[in-house]
Amino acid sequence: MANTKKYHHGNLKAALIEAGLEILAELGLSGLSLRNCADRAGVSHTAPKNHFGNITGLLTALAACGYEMLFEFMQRDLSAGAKRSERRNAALIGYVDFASRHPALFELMFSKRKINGDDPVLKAPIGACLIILQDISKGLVWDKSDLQDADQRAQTMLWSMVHGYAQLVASGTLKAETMNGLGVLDVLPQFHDSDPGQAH
Amino acid sequence: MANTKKYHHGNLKAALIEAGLEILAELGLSGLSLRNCADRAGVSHTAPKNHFGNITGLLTALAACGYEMLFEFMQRDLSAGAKRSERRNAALIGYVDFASRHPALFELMFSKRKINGDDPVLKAPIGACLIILQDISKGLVWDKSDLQDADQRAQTMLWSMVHGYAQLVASGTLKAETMNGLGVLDVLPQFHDSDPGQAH
DNA sequence: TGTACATCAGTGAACGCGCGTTCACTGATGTAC
DNA sequence: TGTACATCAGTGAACGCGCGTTCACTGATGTAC
Repeated sequence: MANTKKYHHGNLKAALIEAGLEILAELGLSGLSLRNCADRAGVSHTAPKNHFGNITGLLTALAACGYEMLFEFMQRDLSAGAKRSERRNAALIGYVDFASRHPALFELMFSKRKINGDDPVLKAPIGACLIILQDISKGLVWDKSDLQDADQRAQTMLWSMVHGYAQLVASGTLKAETMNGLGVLDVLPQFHDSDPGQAH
Repeated sequence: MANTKKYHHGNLKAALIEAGLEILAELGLSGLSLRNCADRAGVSHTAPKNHFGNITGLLTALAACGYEMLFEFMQRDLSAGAKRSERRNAALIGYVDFASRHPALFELMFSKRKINGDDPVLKAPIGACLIILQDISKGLVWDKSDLQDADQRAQTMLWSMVHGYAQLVASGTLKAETMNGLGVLDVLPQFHDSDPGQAH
């Protein structure tokens, strides 16, 4: 009987993360606590300790989940043989879309004081996102490509712009209705690819 | 006798804001409360109510103070007859410098859930900052200036980039030591001014 | 196949803490006359 | 200039709340033999 209340939950870790994501969406980052997370998952408020240790562990796991989602968002809507410029557009739009749909989670992911950046569960999904960033910054020809550190500068510029745009939208500072439908691609400087890049 | 503990503080409002700025710098946004703010100002923990009403009032006043500081940072180091491109560089560098030096205050200013955006004390300093943003975006010739909404797009692009760069630096995501000394001006796309703009 | 036992996962009471807010109050200030 | 009184600014005790964490515990599971 699936209805029977079992002493052992069976999949509590996943259920707690699911509950945490819901609370973030409904109450924001400051509304999330170990207690209401456990509450929503239907267990006593001390049960999460077995899986996450303390509140930092839970927040870190949620942030890791956020990076996994961000990775998925940046790879959406790509056909098999997509060129690098298509991958770039998809990634930038996905980044902004993720931040818009999950603003509190996005905030948590960059709240370095609340999470444990050394936790291995974070490294893999963050690394995956950085690989996408590197990919879409590669071979980018723009007006300063003849200067030193062109790759590093191009990457920082891309990231800064998409992150700033995403944060201004997610925080409600840039409002959709005043943007005349302009998206992140409309405010990008014009890029040219020296090498369109192979399909991935 | 200046040393005598007076029943009336005389300048408590300013003292509370000063205390709040110190706490933000030392403990971060989540470490700030009405009580420890009053504590640091040397008054009972109910005294702030007379000046700010509640915690939102205090945070809003602090954010307003932050925008005033941001305005000052963006106007630093400008000679009397500075051209628009000089004003632009100064403003962008000032924006990033402010966020780096006051990360928790910067965070608060864009935490729309914690402050009252309709409070008149916010509108003036925010408006002053937006005027600078408009000024430095004006007459900007870049590769998409022939499209519609060129002014709006240029402004959004400038703001997104400087804000994203500032936030990545302030949150510790972009670390100074890995940036090879590259600042915000080094990652900017190349702009050309159609009209250098009068001195202000 | 059965049994003993270690380990794991979740419970519920209790802890101390800091929080924002309320309340009745008191000391200080300002103003009308 | 003096007095009465209203208003303002700060006090201190008390409130209920939600928080993270601890503790001894118990039910369930898995494993060695």
